[in-house]
Amino acid sequence: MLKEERHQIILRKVLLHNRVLLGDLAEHLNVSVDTVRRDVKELDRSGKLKKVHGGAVSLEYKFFPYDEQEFYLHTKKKAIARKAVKLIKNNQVLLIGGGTTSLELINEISPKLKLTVFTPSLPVAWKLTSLPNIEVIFIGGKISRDSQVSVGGSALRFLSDIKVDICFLGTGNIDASFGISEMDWEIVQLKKAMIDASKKTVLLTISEKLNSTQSYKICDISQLDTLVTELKPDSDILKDYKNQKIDIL
Amino acid sequence: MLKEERHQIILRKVLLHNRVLLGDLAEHLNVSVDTVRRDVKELDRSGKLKKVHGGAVSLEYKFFPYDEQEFYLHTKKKAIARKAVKLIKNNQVLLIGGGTTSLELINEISPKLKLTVFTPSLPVAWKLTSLPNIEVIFIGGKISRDSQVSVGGSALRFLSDIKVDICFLGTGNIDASFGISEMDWEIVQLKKAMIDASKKTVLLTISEKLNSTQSYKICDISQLDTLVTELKPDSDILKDYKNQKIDIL
DNA sequence: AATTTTTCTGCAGCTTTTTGCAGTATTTTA
DNA sequence: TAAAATACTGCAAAAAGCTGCAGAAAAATT
Repeated sequence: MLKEERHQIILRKVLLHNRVLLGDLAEHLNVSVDTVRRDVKELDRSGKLKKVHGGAVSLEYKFFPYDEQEFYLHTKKKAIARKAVKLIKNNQVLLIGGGTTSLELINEISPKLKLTVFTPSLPVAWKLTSLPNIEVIFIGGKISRDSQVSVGGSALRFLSDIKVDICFLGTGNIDASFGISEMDWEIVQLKKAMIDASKKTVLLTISEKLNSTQSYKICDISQLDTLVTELKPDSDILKDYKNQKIDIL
Repeated sequence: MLKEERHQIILRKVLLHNRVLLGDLAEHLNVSVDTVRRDVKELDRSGKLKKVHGGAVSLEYKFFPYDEQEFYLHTKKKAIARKAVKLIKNNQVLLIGGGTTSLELINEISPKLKLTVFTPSLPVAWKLTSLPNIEVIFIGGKISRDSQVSVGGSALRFLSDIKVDICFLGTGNIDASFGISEMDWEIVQLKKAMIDASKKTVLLTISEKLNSTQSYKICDISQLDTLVTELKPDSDILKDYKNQKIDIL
């Protein structure tokens, strides 16, 4: 295998999956980790990707078009994802919603974990296919253009037939007394169904969305099991939620 | 063997496979590795290819997000897409399969067209969401990792409930007598169901796949309505298909 | 047709690049 | 802070590249 060839394959993988591990590459290319390390180093020097400890990441961190401010919020979402991923155990069945925070969560999932994941989100499903040990099941339906998520009766019916271990819900608006809410009616229906379809529900939300409400209510705080934000669990901002029977990470 | 002759052969091989090894070339051309090395050096100097340690790579060897290696087929696929898109009329309901040719088809769809499109393919669905007047309905199910397409019972059941105007099937293998076939059993089941779910079926295929067969049969030529290749309809290569009751574009 | 000139080809010896490994240092994670 | 994972360094073997040369092949000339 030519070095040039390896470089192309590495670049493609990085662009496609945003993140690659040297070990995985070495296995896939049938060369030693050292060789891959050297390859990645070269590609880094020529500015084609960014080398990080243990692997490499894409420079343009977005295959799917997301809004500008995503960049700004990126570190917060990463922090949330780091905490949330620890809730996932081997061989579990998950349900993952849409949103950039969910995508970040997938970035944090170890390639070694064996999981079954249901999702109605196109970007999430896409990203999951890069992980080798995950069975991805897409919940079909009418695709909502702005959120890239399946909505509508078909998706709801599908959800009514499953019961997964954990559901991770991406950012909505949350208020200590009103509960969680959204502005899109269809998405609200979907999230309701997702919560019903899981034994445990984990809400991933950046602190900006705390103490805010939207037109349509999804559920009460009491129906959630865990709340993950980028803040420390003992932060003042979270005090209204601590009295309620919900785990805060 | 003349030097000029070798150069042509080398160039063709590079274009076809994107990369070549000097050793392979030497063996194939029955000359020493040194000679081939000198040939490649010349071709490199005149800018026809890129010489690398151990061989040479095509200049257009670039990243293409969905397909593994066949970037050079891009123009052919575009030609197919141009012809196929003319079959689509306003307000129709379509079913589009996976594959790069299908993606190319979507590129050709006018933003003005108002359509409803069913698809089991993640990349296709994603690309469709960028078109403003198209309602996208994703056929959910277990996502097959290599093809990024929903397969399995859930997808088949979904398909059994619909009847669309036209189904566009991406490249499979096609043979005038054996019909169309695939190597992945799950994909075969899916394509069968897709054909059953549509009033008309259009097969998009590059000429390379003509007169080739795979393990599992999908259907006879007679079950298809239209065959679109990059060739002219009166091409000799298509003569075996002309007797059959199928439109050739 | 014979001869001279030029180009091409394969070979041998030598240089450079690539690659995997072992040992050591550094970073990450719990 | 200790254990585990990852990174770096130098080294040696293998592979590939380069150079000069002599004979072969092709082209040009007489």
